[in-house]
Amino acid sequence: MSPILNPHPTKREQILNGATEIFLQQGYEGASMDRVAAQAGVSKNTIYSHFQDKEGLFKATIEQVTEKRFQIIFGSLTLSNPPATVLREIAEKILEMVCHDDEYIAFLRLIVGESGRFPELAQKFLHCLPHKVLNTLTQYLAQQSDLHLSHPEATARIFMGTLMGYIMTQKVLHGETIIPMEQQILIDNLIEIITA
Amino acid sequence: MSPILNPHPTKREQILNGATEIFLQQGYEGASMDRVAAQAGVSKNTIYSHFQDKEGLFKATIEQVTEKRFQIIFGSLTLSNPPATVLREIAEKILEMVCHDDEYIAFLRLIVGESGRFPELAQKFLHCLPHKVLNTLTQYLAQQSDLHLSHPEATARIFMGTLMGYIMTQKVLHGETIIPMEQQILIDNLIEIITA
DNA sequence: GTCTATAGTGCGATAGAC
DNA sequence: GTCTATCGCACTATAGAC
Repeated sequence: MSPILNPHPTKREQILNGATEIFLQQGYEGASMDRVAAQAGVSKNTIYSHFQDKEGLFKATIEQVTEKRFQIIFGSLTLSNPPATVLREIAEKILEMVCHDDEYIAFLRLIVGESGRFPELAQKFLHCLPHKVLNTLTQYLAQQSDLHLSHPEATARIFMGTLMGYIMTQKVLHGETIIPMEQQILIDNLIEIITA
Repeated sequence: MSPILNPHPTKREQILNGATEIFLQQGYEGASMDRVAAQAGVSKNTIYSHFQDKEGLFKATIEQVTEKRFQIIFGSLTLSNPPATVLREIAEKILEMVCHDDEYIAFLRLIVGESGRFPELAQKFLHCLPHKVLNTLTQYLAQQSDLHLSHPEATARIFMGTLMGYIMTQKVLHGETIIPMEQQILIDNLIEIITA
């Protein structure tokens, strides 16, 4: 029976929740189906009745996490304030969302680590998060004629790249003691450089 | 016997070369000692006589790759040119070095993917590459009084972060069709924004 | 060579829906 | 009663660390 038509969505979600936990902790190769079953509180048979194989479960799990968590970021932003305010709000929101969220950090490690084996998942992630953020940001920047940006799209990439680099080095790669940097100072400078 | 005092450096290198290939292709969990032995052209016994276990071999492999490839970047740069020239040279050199080098991309996936399990390796990488680049760049920027930078260190992070973000999205995460961006346009804008 | 772990399967039993 | 989802468990075959 197709998982999509499955009359027991609860079981499927239960499996995906357990799988999320295990995959984020152990990675794809490191996770065993027995552990997933135990974590989800279901039998292995049940897993295989909902998903074709380990790869299918992994893809479904990552897709679900990607969609669930990362589609709404700009919901509560007020894009009618002056650029410096809006940009600061966005930067702080993104860093806030990511930096204190170990599960998100683990998710980044997994997506990057498995991007060789599962390119489609990496692309799905890009589409659900960076692509949307970049689009919104580019549009907003293009409207701010005061800034005299010669290429709003490139500016948006600089903005996002700076945040992404910060998250990668400080959090994902454990760089806080090796290359320390105050978040506020970075954001201040980033905005100053863009709006100058 | 300590690997450092090992009287067979050639065998050791041979093993590390094979291990590099396999680990970069398959990841830590995905790589088997059999495959490493086959790739290196040695017996499994030989591996275990040079390295304590799989973890030890992995750490030695990654440390070697990190040190070998990433200590010299600024060797041939002329830091006495105007900032716009120097910065362009650095950006192009870094992107050149990384973007056409599948092994480097695979290395990034591995370092990030295993940074949860092996934090020390991630930190070693940070220390060997980003830390050194940031230091050199910060020093250089601090000397350019014409730029009136309020915080050269933060500016260096913006510079590096932009490049890192570009590499991550375009190459590592296969984003070239999803969020396309011309390398030259990004670099032009980055330099314009910093030197404006 | 040895021992353990793992992906995936087969089957009988159970419990609930109708 | 029948049907279906699930469980629990034994089982195979394979692979991998050492």
